[in-house]
Amino acid sequence: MLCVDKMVDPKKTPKTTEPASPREEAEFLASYDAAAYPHPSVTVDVVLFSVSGGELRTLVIRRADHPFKGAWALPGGFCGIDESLDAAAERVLRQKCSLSDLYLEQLATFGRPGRDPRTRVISVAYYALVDIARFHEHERSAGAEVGRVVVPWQGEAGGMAHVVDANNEPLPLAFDHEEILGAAVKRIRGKLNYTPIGFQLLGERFTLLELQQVHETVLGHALNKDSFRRRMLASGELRATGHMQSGVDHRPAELYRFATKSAV
Amino acid sequence: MLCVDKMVDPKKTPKTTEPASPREEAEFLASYDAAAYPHPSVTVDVVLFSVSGGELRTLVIRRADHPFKGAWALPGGFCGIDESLDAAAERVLRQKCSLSDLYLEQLATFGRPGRDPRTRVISVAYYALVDIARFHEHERSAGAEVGRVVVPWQGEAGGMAHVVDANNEPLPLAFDHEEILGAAVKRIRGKLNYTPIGFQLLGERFTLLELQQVHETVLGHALNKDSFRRRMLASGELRATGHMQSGVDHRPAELYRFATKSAV
DNA sequence: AAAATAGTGTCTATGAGACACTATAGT
DNA sequence: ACTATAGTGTCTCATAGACACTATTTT
Repeated sequence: MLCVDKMVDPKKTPKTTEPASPREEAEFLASYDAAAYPHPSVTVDVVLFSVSGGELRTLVIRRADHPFKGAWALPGGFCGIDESLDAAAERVLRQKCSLSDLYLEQLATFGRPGRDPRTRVISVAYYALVDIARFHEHERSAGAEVGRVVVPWQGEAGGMAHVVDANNEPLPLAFDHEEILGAAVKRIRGKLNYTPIGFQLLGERFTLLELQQVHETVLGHALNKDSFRRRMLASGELRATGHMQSGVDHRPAELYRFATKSAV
Repeated sequence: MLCVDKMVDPKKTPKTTEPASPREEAEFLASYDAAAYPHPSVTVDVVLFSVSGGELRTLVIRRADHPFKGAWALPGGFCGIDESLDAAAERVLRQKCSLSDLYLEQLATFGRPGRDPRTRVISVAYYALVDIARFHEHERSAGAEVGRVVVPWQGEAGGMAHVVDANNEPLPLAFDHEEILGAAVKRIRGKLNYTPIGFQLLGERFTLLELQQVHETVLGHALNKDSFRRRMLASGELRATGHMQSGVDHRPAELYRFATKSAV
């Protein structure tokens, strides 16, 4: 951002810098005092989505400490002072979920004062997509659990989303993480309609029906089979592999792959 | 230069939702050390859009100091330690643009290390829309100029956007503000296709042609008159006022208003 | 043969673009 | 009367939904 010496802080009286004589840049930089104002903490939180069994799933981690001890939280961590936001999100996925090279995109930033009762924490939220095979491939950090996402609203209306375990018992989320989760669901529902992010939730090869079921799970409603097939094939994002499904007790479908995944 | 954030411990003992023994919680809070890591600065920057004369316009402020002295910057400022991000963006609009009650929405957060040469600064970018009448209504902060936005890409391809003055002379932007501006243009182009944000750029009453011209300016290409009219009337977002244009040298058009602007 | 899903062809409804035509203000 | 834009009606084309029908595998 901008001119530090011009800023108006609502809380503190800014230390006045002497603007009298024009300085050289080096002198200005040396005089710059970043400690003049209290800075918030900046964290990244990642909503890691996958789809399996016709359900949207996400990973949450049980909090071992206060605040919200015993509640569940999105994987997250502080952004290092020399670390980019994207790099911090990738590091969180690596350290807490043992996953890398995922589809990862910034979602929004949540900074309501009081969202963390300890101190001012501004969280830059990301969402990531992973196919279910890789989702179960690695060990997680301690206390991690894959829950089912419950979305109490239709379409892209927006609102909070909740997480339940395999027995449909609620996994209450800490901080404003149910709000972040809801925003992430809203985002991927919107993106699904005009970008090919559905492929990220499937393995290298998949049938059109599997792709349709992923879309239906994310969107929360059924889709027309015929038009879905036509729309996908017309999108140019799919390549037929020439291979067929096997081991199914019905006519096997052709396997497709995402056009850019191996179009190097 | 490193940020030496001397922010000390959390203010008060929070009452969390989790029942816990006082002793346990006190121990935790004592061990929590917010000063253990250097914190970045957090700012908000606002892309203020308006449309006039068939051009997309934005407000930039000339930098009086290093770094990027003499370059132009988006209006911005630090987020106060007890101030929400939205409130900080509203304050920036009030202080630097003398405007309030605008359509304002968070865009994205930009945090590449080195984007500010002084210290680590993470900027939460917003965009705001204002009709051209209000845009010219008030005094600005010193050095503010309304420039024309030049978008060197089509549709929602994305990329940087530039600003030029009335003589088409470039107004080079400081920091990564051309990237932020480009992201803001991409966002409003996308939103225009499925939400009625175009109304925010017009006054209380407007003709369908004026609305179409706003859309064409934002999108950067011409629209079909017939289908635009049908689409807008079918959207349910418009209400006919019963009043007509006057003082034009052709058949006057009916004036419409945004359905929710006074439907309270 | 039966069951189950894959995949194709075709009809219809809807919405956008194109274009023609009429209407109404100012000059 | 002339001009410029407002506003309506209609034709065409592209796309989505619906539905019928055939194809191919396992049991």
